[in-house]
Amino acid sequence: MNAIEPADPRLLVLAQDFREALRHSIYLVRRLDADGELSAAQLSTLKMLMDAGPASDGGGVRVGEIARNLGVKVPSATEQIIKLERAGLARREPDPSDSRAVRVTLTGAGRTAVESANERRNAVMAGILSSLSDEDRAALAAALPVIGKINATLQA
Amino acid sequence: MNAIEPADPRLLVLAQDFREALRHSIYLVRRLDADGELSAAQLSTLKMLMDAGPASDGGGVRVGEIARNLGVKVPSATEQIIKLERAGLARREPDPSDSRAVRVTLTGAGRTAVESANERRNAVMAGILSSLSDEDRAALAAALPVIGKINATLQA
DNA sequence: CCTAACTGTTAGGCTACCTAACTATGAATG
DNA sequence: CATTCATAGTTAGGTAGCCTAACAGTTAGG
Repeated sequence: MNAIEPADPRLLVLAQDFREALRHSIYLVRRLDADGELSAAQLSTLKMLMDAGPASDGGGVRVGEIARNLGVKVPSATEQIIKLERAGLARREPDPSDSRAVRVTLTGAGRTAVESANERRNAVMAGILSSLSDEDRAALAAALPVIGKINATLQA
Repeated sequence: MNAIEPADPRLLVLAQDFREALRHSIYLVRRLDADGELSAAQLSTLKMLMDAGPASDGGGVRVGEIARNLGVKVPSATEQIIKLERAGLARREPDPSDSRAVRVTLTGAGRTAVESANERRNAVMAGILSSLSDEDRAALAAALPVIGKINATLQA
């Protein structure tokens, strides 16, 4: 799909620069995550569950779906879920329509945990962004949909 | 330094969107790294050593400096260096001017390893970027310096 | 039915981090 | 200078998150 062709030099430069930016951004992400009581993986998982709605709405998310969404294998998802369950943030219930499956949902504690962790991280990030010029912020904002597109491509 | 203040709502939205973009980008980075024979941490370390120049130029990088540059603690840097050394990609030599210190340098094999790993990853990334429109690529390119600024802030 | 496909869990292993404790050297000071 | 304090790295031991392989239970199709 993408390979052996020579490739436009300008594209390669952009690729390199983007890679570099992402590489450095890892530290930013680490900083944000270090701050909280929830790890990045756990927060991501909980956020998914939040978006999926409550069990009473036929909500909840299956383990395989969580794994796909997080970009990890099923056993890794299971592991996260077990931790969240032990922490009282998520719950596993049998799926009424398929007894092989498990539906994972947020508990009340899980919901508040997501919300507060999110707020805190957003505040830290906002603090960092506040030192930028309006121009810079505009440039960043303009690029986010593009990065979103790139990431969406990956999932396919 | 940044904290309790209410914070501009638009800033918070940008913060949230940027966080989200970075979060998803993790999978992109994973994909890129999975591809290679060098782990992300190892490649980062080697790249640093490459930039620092050869030992003959009084080059080489001290362990503490590597750690600071990678955003990790010293023992983690030591660990990486030991692995690189075992793989024949880096070398540890005593620092002539301070015998507590160690200067780490690239070997020839290390140099070629960095170059080929970099090329491969760039090619994969270029493949991904090639599906974007010129406009999108321009937006992405415009944001990279801003992201660089953000990351630079962090290091301070 | 009975086999094949699918959903999760368990077991075992790896990498990359961390903190705490230690060794050795260097620098400062009375 | 001798002592003390600071700095540079290493070692030891632990955690989180990911992986593959092997397994158990359920469903669906021939």
